[in-house]
Amino acid sequence: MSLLTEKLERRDRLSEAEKAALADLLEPPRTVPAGADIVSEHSRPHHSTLLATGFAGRYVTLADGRRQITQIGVAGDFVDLHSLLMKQMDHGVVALTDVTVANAPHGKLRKITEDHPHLTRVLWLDTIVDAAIHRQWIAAMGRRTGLAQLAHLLAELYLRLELVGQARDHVFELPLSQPVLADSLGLSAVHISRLVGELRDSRLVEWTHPFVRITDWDRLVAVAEFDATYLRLQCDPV
Amino acid sequence: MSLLTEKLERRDRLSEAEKAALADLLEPPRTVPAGADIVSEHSRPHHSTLLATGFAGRYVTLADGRRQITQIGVAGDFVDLHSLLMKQMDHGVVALTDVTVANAPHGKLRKITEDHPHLTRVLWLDTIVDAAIHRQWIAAMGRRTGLAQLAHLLAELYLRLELVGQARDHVFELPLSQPVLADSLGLSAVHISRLVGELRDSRLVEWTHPFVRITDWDRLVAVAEFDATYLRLQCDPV
DNA sequence: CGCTTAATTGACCATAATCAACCAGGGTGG
DNA sequence: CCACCCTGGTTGATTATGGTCAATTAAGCG
Repeated sequence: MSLLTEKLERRDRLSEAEKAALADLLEPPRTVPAGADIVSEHSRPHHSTLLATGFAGRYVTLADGRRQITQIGVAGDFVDLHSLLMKQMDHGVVALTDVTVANAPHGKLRKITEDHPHLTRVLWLDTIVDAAIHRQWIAAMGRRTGLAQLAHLLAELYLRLELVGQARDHVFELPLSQPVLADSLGLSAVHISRLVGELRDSRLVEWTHPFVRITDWDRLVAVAEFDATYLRLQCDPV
Repeated sequence: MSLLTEKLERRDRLSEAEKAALADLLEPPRTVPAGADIVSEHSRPHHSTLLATGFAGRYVTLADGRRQITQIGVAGDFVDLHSLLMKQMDHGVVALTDVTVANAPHGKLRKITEDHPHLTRVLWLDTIVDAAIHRQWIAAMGRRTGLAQLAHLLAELYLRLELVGQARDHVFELPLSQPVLADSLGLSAVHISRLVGELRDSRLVEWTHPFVRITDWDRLVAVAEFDATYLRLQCDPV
């Protein structure tokens, strides 16, 4: 079963016809090297892009060249499903590691919205979870300390990676540099370094790049005030 | 024509059948007083709620009781359209002023997704614009100064209010207190007061509560690094 | 008319940014 | 093979944006 089908089925059961539509959706995978754009800012794509392996980052560039990463994409994520309806990208998507991606032509996606209402809702839900993730980032950036913010990001990434079989037993590979984490949390790279040290010192995580082991999940969740509801991990008919 | 139809038609033309489905969607309006929840955190609504008049705020509550507002809803916004598919709310929605709202039962919304693929896409687009707004807030909170953040919020609200006829000639009514703005921007109320003073002193806005006049739109946009692409204001077939 | 919330201002404090130096590792070219 | 360079990680010193505390005034409301 494909990665995409597997992931969507974690949210709701799919029929055979729906699985067939998904199987027919994707073009052959291609690779994008770390640092290159998967989707450019302000572009008008004619396909959406599924991230098959690696990590991607949605980002917006500021006038002075600095950037803010607004979400981290992991395997199984559509990085720009919304471009089907937004038409023009409001942000870019960059490969944070070497990645493989597969195009889903907008024509086929649109056909799904015409022929498969239930599958359409499942895809819609995917963009809704993106928005929920954004809201948690806003709450963390606005009202939590840097330490809680970093702890929250680790908890989020662990659960999202676990969902697609990329993490287990509170251990996962996180091949992201501290400058990338800084752009994600809206902090400086120097401060990220200090925060990682703090997490290590307080025995919440073991972090031997690129591997992270969450040694005390409960305390990490407490520090982050993490509540997984927003990831919509449970299976519920839509 | 109803407020909802009018607003959605700014994004794409609707057929008569679609307008009829929308006309049949909403229950009679009800009022909610300022300060009361329109939708509670973690609830499982059986209808989505359209904001007909007034201002609403999506918020998440932190362990110590403080809150972060993650989006400000204006007339014409579905404040919890995503509850159709999320099932459980990942946040609450509070009335920031006295408001009137109308329920859209999930049964009827679901029927729209079965019978009206195009209208479904238009509604989907509405949740996608919400996500885009979230991303701009993240960028502002992470990488912009408080002044730019406040300027950005004013520009966003002005354009969104203009879209539904609630603002014109760079003047609009903003009946939100500084503590509410503080919870929205992730700053303290004291700091908001100083920032408002700064905006006034630099002759960017005249702000005689509750009315805001943007006296120099171009400079405000420059200070905020505001780019309206993300609001998807242009009409484009989906 | 007194209670509560909002707005403003001043003094002081803290979280995180910036600047700077240094070290480690990986890739490249001589 | 090794020197070099670039990026990333770490640590220290200093600075700054914005928070907290506190006091005062103004404004809405029973």
